[in-house]
Amino acid sequence: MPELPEVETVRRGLAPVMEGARFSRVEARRGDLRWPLPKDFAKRLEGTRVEGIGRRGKYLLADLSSGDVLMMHLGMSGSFHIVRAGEKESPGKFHHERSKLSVHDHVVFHMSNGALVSYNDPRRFGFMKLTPRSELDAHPLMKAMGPEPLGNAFGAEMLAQACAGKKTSLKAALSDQKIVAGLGNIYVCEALHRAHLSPKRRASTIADRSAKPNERANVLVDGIKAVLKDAIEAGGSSLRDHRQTDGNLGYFQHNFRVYDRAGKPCPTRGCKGSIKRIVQTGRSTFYCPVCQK
DNA sequence: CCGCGGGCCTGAGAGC
DNA sequence: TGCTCTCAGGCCCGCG
Repeated sequence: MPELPEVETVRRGLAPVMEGARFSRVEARRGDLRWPLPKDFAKRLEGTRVEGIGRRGKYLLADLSSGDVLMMHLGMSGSFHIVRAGEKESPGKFHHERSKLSVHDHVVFHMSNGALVSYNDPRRFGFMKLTPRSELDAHPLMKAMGPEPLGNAFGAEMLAQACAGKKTSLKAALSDQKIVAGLGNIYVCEALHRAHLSPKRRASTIADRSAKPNERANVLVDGIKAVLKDAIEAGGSSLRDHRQTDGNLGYFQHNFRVYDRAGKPCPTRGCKGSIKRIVQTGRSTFYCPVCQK
């Protein structure tokens, strides 16, 4: 499922029911995620309060009163589901047909405010880990991660710098979490189309200053920020399994300009091209060969 | 160090 | 209906 907009949508769903509440009981029903849940997983959570739920790239980070951070990654198919809202939430809001526990749920959080939150991950590429907050920045999974694309630290200058000397394609570079955090296959394709840049272009050429300084990098940064903002506003994209935590579908998939649209006309104004599918580093890429240079 | 390809998993959908 | 095949939004690891 999830790239930055989907993870952010999940964060926004979980925050109101989990922040300020304690874990009264944690069921580690199935430990078989990408990395097995530690044996003391439930014990380390129970009794602690969730101070806040943040996000870094595609990771959800729950700050706990114990001093630990609960790191959660949804892999390809992980999803959170608010089975029952806490006392402060309006009844009925979560009375969706999916509002029940499944035997396949990996983890179930029982919160002190009455909320019930489940995590389910069919493909098991996701995981949860606990780490002391003081060690978070130095954690191997966080340490090398690039800047948040919607933050001020992400701009044309740094992107050009990060891509300098890269022989790989622009598509592969933008998919690299070390260069910028949170983009995946869909939003890389969409951002490149918005920027009219070819996914096949060598990443290093983004720093080409032959025209205006950082012109390409500027346009690309704008494309990335714009598509992420639009997608977050739409509640993410629901292709297969991503739903919002209340069971509702995101609807950004209706606004895809290129992703999974092979053969369809290019939506760029005045462009007569049609969308093409190619494979780069083993993944599908969708782009318009006419207006993306 | 870099870039690529394989592998990890299950489930949905297409085609026969 | 049922089988087989392909593909999927992520990321780690080993190889050259």
